[in-house]
Amino acid sequence: MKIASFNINGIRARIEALSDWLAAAQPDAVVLQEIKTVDENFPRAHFEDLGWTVETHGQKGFNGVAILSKLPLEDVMRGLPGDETDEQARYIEATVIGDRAVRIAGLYLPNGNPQPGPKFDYKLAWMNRLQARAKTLRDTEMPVVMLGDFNVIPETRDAARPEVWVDDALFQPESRAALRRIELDGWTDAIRIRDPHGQRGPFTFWDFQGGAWSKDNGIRIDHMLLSPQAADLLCDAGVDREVRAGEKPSDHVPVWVDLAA
DNA sequence: ATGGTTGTCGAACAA
Repeated sequence: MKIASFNINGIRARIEALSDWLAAAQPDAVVLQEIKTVDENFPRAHFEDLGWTVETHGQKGFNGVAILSKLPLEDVMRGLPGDETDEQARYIEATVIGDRAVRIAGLYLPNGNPQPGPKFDYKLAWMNRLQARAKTLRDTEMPVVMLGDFNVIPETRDAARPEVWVDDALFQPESRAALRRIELDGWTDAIRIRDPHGQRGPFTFWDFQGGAWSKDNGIRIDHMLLSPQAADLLCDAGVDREVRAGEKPSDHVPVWVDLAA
């Protein structure tokens, strides 16, 4: 079962780019972030006509997540538990029925800039809620993949120019520690585990500004965390870097895992 | 040089 994540940065501007990548990469299920639309305006029929089951959790103008799947989905859950007052659409879960049932959690973690400030406080509080949800999912002992745009640069080697990120919410010690705490509860970074001693990236985001892509001034912020039972099924994982060079690209590229499931 | 780019939406805001 191939499961992918793609921060699409506006679904309606990216219908062609997403369709092309889906045809080439052939994932079984994909979580999308920053669809930037309400559910009613998601191009649902376009993707259903291509054979995808579509589940959305949208929001006007900003944020918004979705799942596309070629396999049956069960038990779809929208919103991250832990704060009834949180109205931002950043989280969606479902069970994908392949040879095995795999729970997937698609997430768009708050950016948190500028820091310090209320947006950074919201980011850290959201990460605490994510840790609580992650423990609940881990304790089901199902294979679970939590994946998406985490908006956290885990380590110095995950940025081409770490020095320019030192004041950014994505690289604050508090952000990095919060991600590390989640991982230490039993989650495996699917990209890192494939190359534990890699010295650079692989990057998943290059800013639209300043010619970041042409300079390969990237960061690794799109992650896939595997529960122990999912890690046991890991066959392969990767970053589809070449997508960033395509027509009207998102600023992020897809990441994916292949599980024996 | 206090800049640069993109999407949504239709004036700013978020990233």
